[in-house]
Amino acid sequence: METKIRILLYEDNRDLREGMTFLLQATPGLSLIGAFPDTSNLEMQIPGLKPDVVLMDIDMPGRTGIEATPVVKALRPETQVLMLTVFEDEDRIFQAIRNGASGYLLKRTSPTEIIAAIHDVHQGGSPMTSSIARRVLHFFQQEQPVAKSHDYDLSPRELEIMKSLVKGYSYKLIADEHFISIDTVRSHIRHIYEKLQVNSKTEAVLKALKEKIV
Amino acid sequence: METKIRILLYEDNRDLREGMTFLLQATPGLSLIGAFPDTSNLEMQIPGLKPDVVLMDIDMPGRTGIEATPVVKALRPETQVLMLTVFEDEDRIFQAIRNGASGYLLKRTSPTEIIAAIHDVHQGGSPMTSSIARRVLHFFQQEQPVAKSHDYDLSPRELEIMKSLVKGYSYKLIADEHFISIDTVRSHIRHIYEKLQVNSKTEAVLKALKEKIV
DNA sequence: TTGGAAATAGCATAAAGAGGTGAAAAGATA
DNA sequence: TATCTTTTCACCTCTTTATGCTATTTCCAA
Repeated sequence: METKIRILLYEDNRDLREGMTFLLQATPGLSLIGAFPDTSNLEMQIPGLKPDVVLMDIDMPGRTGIEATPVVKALRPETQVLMLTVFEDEDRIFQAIRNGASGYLLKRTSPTEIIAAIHDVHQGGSPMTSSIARRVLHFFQQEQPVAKSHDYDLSPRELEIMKSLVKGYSYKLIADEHFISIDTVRSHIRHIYEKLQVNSKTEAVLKALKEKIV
Repeated sequence: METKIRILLYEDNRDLREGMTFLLQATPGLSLIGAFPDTSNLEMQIPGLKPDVVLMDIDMPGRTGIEATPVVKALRPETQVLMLTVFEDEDRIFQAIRNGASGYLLKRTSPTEIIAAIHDVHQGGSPMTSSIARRVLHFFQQEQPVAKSHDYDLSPRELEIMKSLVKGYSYKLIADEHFISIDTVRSHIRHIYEKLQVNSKTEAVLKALKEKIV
């Protein structure tokens, strides 16, 4: 172990903050360089204290942990942000992740695991409470079923026309693009509408995009 | 602990398979009900053996673990599939996840952690080696930058109308939805077209979707 | 207080789109 | 061979959109 991991803690609940402070100070290899109840002085503290890892609560007065996270990453990209919170709704999880959090622990995580997680993020891992990980995976698994629902049996030509519609083309443009008469375009589009069960260009385009039949 | 967790192992490397077999048989609370070097008899084994958790190697002769995973989930959705592999390239990770894997461990994971992970998936978690988790998070963090180009200075009301357009509504429907006259709808849409530099509903909707100004 | 944007509305006209009907040619299939 | 599908085209009608011009009210800022 060369140098200690420099840790900053943001947590508004006093008991929790003090408990964590005690835990972190008692652990060899870690160095708690600050513990604050809110993120109002983030802009001073991050460049000044140069933390390796920030433990971030979500629900704090003033700026929430979710809002503070991108600020931390902007001020000091090499700092790893580890969310430590009670929330496990997908909205907040994904917001935190998108905003640059590198890990997401629920507060019910044991002290031993929290310490392990700190080492973990610091070494480039992304510790996550496994119920959080499950939600993240679910997100990926939900992607596909929407696609490939069915392709509505569009004929090859109809698919071509559909692609042009999705480019935002008018009937006239589509006719020119495919060297066919505008009446033929009308005809194809009519059939497309029947198959997709819609009755306007916009609806057809939206359905095509949503169900990825283009 | 009421009943033991029923485990099936697919792993082509004989040493590894036997090592895992030994480990799993020696662990109370777990019951290894089968260990196979390939997935050729998956269709018999899964319904017959009714595993709670399948430990799945990726690189196997015949059907790979990635190809086998959706088959397992189709045969018995309640079975949890835990990938156990040496690969950490994003392609394979995401393929496995999309195919229904509930966890992803690297083979260098310690026996203790593997045992913990098995209990974890069985209880609805998604254990992941934290370097794998990092890659998954990266995926989300890369999403955004495309968005928020500019919002074209649409007024609040225009944004409302825009949203209705993106729902595929006609002028008449939009008018009804917002309790305004159809001429007002026309007027708003005219302004929207000017600001977005388009001249049809479809183009406006496409631009709104692509640039995420809805 | 004057100017400007925002939201509302109306009228008019031309272009584009939607839907009905019909039909011919080519190719696939039963 | 007969039938079906696909692709092509035409004509007609009605509706919806696109666009030009004007105008009133409200509210905010210079």
